[in-house]
Amino acid sequence: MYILWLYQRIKVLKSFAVLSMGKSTKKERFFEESLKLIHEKGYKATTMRDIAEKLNFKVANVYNYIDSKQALLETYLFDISNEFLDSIELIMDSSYAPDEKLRLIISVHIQMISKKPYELSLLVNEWRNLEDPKRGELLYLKKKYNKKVREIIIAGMEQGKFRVMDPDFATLTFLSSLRWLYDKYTDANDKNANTNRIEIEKQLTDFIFLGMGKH
Amino acid sequence: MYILWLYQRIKVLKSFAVLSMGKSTKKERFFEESLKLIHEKGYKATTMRDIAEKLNFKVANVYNYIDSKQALLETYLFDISNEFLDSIELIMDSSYAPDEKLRLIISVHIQMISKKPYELSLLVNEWRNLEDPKRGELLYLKKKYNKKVREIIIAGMEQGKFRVMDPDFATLTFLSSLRWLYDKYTDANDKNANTNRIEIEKQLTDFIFLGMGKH
DNA sequence: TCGTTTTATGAACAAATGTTCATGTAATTC
DNA sequence: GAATTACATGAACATTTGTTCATAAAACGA
Repeated sequence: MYILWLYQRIKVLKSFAVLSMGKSTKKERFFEESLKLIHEKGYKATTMRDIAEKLNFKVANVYNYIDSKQALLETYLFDISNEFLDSIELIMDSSYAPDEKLRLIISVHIQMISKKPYELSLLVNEWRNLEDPKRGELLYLKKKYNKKVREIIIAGMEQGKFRVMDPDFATLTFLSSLRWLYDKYTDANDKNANTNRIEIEKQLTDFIFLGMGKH
Repeated sequence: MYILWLYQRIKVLKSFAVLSMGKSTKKERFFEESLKLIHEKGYKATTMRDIAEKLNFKVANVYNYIDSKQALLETYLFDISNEFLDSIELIMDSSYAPDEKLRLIISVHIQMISKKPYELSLLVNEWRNLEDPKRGELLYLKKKYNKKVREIIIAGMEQGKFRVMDPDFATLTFLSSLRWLYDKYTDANDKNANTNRIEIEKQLTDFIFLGMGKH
């Protein structure tokens, strides 16, 4: 089935992501632990010394793994952003109907959130700590992504698949309704954090397509 | 009409909020400008010197307006949190049906967002910068609020007003779908920022109750 | 085993930051 | 006009923070 092929392609793309390419375990651990720390305390509140301490070495050694604190943030943010863009481009270029495309987007979001919840959290919460010009570049990518979602929604309305509504409004509400999930996945206390991904996808899709009302 | 009375009450409550009680214009300007700065740059990234500069005086003078940076953040966060709690308690104690209560909650959110967009932004983005024990207190208030929304949703499902769905899931998706609006209101570049509040309310309500699908 | 790369450290730095304090000036109140 | 309150400043402080550098073990490939 075509849909399976698409999933396949998306997974392939993911394996090429920058962060997962490192061979060395030490480097991997460095990026993982730094990521969690920044997620927990926030970018500004996380010091290079915090990171060093968590990894049981001294500050100076941090600079053997990354050029600067700013570069660290950039790595996480652009890595995840590009993944999103890659997958939405695949979806856009498919021959699926708009409603099916939206379903795929939901699906990709949930896959992403369950696999890279911390990166996603940074993307939502810490982008403003990027300094220009990187900040501008990231905002451009975000806009690009939103625009594609918007196109799908407009096409869906034109083809009678969606209710007619303000396109900008629909786009932003749609994306916003997806945004809380990373909380669930990054919350160590939430015992439901590992709820069946398929079930989560169904609940979300129903909410977005059917709404809460009974009809 | 009862609904109008409720709106009235909610407005009265709002006028008692801490921040709007100051008489002095200088103090008001101090809190307004500090708020905008913190919204723009983030709490950690905003220095006391930044605030002073924006208000055309020197750092030391900042401490004639507020005891500490931390106290400044507390003021904004608890002010808006309590407003939300006050209004949801009014709604809970009314005799409205669950679906009507949800509509009221949406309405209150939009009112709040249009009047205090910056405070709301802080509530979403900067609560983690509160130090304990205040941080714990705020999280408690948040939980309390979520729990009430959850109760309304459960009641709605029991009374056949809502589709049957996972209550936690519905609560969080519902709240999340409301959360993007403050972006719109705090974005000076968005020319639609002043879109008719009634229209926004309708679009949002439709999205939440009807979903995007056509049926 | 030699040479290279990886991983680590201590010391030092310049800049930034929250806060205090003693003191001064302007505005209000009575 | 005296007294009180509101608003403002310069100077200084102790910490914190990102970053550099010279150097040393450790691990590794040949």
